[in-house]
Amino acid sequence: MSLSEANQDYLKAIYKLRAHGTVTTQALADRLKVAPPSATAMIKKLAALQLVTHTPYYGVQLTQTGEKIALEIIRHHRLVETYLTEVLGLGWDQAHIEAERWEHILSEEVEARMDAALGSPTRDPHGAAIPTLNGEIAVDDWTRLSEVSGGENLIVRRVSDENAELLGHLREIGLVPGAHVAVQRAVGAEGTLHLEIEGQAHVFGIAPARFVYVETLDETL
Amino acid sequence: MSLSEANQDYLKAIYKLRAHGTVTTQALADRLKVAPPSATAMIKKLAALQLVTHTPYYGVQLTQTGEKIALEIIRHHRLVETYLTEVLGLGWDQAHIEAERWEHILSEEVEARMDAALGSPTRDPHGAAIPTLNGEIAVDDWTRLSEVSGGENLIVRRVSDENAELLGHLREIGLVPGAHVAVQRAVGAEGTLHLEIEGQAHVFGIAPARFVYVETLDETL
DNA sequence: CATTGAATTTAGTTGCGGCTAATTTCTTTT
DNA sequence: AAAAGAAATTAGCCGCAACTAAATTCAATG
Ligand SMILES: [Mn+2]
Ligand SMILES: [Mn+2]
Ligand SMILES: [Mn+2]
Ligand SMILES: [Mn+2]
Repeated sequence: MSLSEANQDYLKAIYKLRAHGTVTTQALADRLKVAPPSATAMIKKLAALQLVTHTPYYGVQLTQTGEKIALEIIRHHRLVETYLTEVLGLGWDQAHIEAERWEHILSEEVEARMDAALGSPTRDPHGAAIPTLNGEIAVDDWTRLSEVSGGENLIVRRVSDENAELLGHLREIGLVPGAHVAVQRAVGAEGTLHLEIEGQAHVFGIAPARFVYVETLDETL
Repeated sequence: MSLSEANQDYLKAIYKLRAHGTVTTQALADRLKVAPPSATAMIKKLAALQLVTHTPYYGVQLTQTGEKIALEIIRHHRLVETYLTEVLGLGWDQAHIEAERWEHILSEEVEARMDAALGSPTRDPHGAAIPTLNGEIAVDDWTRLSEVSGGENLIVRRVSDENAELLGHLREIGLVPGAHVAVQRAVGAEGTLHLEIEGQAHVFGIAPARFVYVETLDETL
């Protein structure tokens, strides 16, 4: 009993939306760019397969089995992303688009070979944790760059890969995992952050800063 | 207008069957393991897309466009096969099975990167020609090992990848592209060939020998 | 507590790529 | 030249995953 590509994409989407509480039909439909009735129909199929539990009119939740499968697909995605950037030299955004397809057809054998070739990485190129073969995944408690107040010394840990365009831009200006960032000041009224990225001054908007996760080194600049 | 995986597999199958003359519905159905009416239905769709010409009750032929697409898929397949064996170390049979899926999702970008990483190979691991980006492919005029009479000195050029099990066995006994083979004698009645593969004596059946293509070095052993 | 509006589900349709059963067409045999 | 047989096509169906339009349910508001 192997799952269709659609099945897998739904499970992955539910997993990613799960942080905001129970996953609503609408949130799922929005994320997958399908009409709400399509999401309802798929939810019922997944519930029949015992991969999710569905409380009609309230929302959907992954079962243990469902979560395990979601994590397996995410592992595939992130390993492929890492492989495509590290070994074949693709750009982050390109690698993400490719991985969206490859994640569904990667065999366990090739997964293992890629993992070995990369030295069993624990993070993908943009800092997201790669689940283990057993379906374990690191939980990060990093801060969003949009939440800092000014004066901090930070290190970038992860940038969200939801937006391909943003991803490309972040890489260009060096806002990548490992980069050191000093926050000069946050101008709330203007919605801007005055940053120093690896010594380079930059003015950055609050909106995209929501997608950059940082760790605070110290607050005494 | 991009073609579905099924569309692509049909075009590839028609291309591979084309050598035996016009491609019949049955041959196509057999190869793709579908029922004849399924093949008829798909043939009509491909004809509507001008990728094949269909003469009802007689058979189907690729158009220029159709052949070009078939060759592109075959290029993908053989590049991936080569990449998986050379770079990731998969076995031939495993690589072939994987390539059957990868061929449909390989982007031009990744295709180019793999091609470069491999040094633009012209042959896949089992000796089949890799079509160029422009859709050109080398025409081989090699002999089947089943056609030799005895006494020849041969060099293996290609082994067919139609049968995964056979492919694995051939590799084991060293009947691979580049191997030197001396034919001691062919016993027609028994359907056996007495070979020396790189110095090692082997008795080989005529049936599998049909899938091994050789070049004759000389006939004066 | 009745009303209203948004979210969700149900009902019914579509395209794709399979299938079986029935029919048609071509070829071979008598 | 008719009949038989094999191959191909047509007719009608199914599961999947999408869609729109209509009905239902829940929550918020007056
Ligand atoms: Mn990603
Ligand atoms: Mn995907
Ligand atoms: Mn092959
Ligand atoms: Mn294929």
